[in-house]
Amino acid sequence: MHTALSELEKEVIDIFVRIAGVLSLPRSVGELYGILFISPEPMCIDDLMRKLNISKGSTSQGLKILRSFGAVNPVYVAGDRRDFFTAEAGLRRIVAGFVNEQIRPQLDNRKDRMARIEKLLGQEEPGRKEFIAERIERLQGWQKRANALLPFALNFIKAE
Amino acid sequence: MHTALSELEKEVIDIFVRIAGVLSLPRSVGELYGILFISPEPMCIDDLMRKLNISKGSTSQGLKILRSFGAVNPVYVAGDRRDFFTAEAGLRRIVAGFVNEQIRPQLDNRKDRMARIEKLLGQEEPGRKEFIAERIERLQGWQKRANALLPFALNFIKAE
DNA sequence: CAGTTTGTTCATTAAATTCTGAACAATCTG
DNA sequence: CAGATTGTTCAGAATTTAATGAACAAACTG
Repeated sequence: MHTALSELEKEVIDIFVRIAGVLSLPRSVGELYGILFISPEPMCIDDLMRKLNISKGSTSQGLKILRSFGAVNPVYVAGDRRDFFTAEAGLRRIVAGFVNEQIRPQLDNRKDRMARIEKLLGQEEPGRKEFIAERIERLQGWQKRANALLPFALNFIKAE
Repeated sequence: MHTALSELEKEVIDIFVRIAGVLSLPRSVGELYGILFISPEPMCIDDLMRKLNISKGSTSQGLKILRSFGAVNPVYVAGDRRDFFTAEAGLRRIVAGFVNEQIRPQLDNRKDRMARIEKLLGQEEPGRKEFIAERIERLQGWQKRANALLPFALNFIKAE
């Protein structure tokens, strides 16, 4: 079957496909969220594959990703055994979920890395050491500022 | 030749390779900026290819990208005909350049797209129209907020 | 100006990413 | 419980993206 997408649906999906690109998420994840976002009714895997013309694997995998940061909500549909979903439309919630799942894990890494770099700096030969120390300090400054920006940006998205 | 990278150099480059990934820039761009960032001396294409063990094409192309948003500064080296570069270490300047080159151009697109979507909304059948209108309004709200955040974030990076 | 040196471009190759679909496991149904 | 339905997983295919290196153009050199 091929319940073709309307022009409007295509436009909206296109927006979310681009956003997915920026966030380094697969195209199909953008498509899935996009179609759910403008669909008044909850949709199940079957609906989604047919509507978007993507495979069952992509659909299942894509929904898994969307669920992982709360971009999609499971919905009970009476008399149907299948799982239905709607798009979570609260930006705050999605962003929080995304940050916690995809961003936060990497921040720990960075601290370790920085510690290791500082240690290596000690072994550097005198000539270069001075310059390199300055650069590493600078890098730490950037990191600190980025870390400070994050909660602020989150707070910025306070409205629903 | 293979003037192997030191442990410290590898660690620092690794940081910038990750950053490149987040920004959807090629790995080699991160490598190039990373080695320049940690090198006291300006470097030319030849130095860079040897040090990073990447091709001349990648090096030239990568420097072109870095120059395009001012992440790299050309430096005159007496008695050498080749082009030398150092890393621009002012975060403010790099971010401003990046935003202007890679972000701003896309913002115009979005406006057009939104206009088109609003137009398509008019043709929607009464039942769905109400819901979809709400969603599109929401989308516009997000967009507006993102646009407001941008200059604020830029200002946040005011120190050198 | 003939011969180098240097940087860029771009068609091809290589690598990384995403999608597919069949096999499977889990759950329901009569 | 036999059969059907539903969702997940993952090896392989398809697609996308980045790297390579040879051909080229531009600028220098003697």
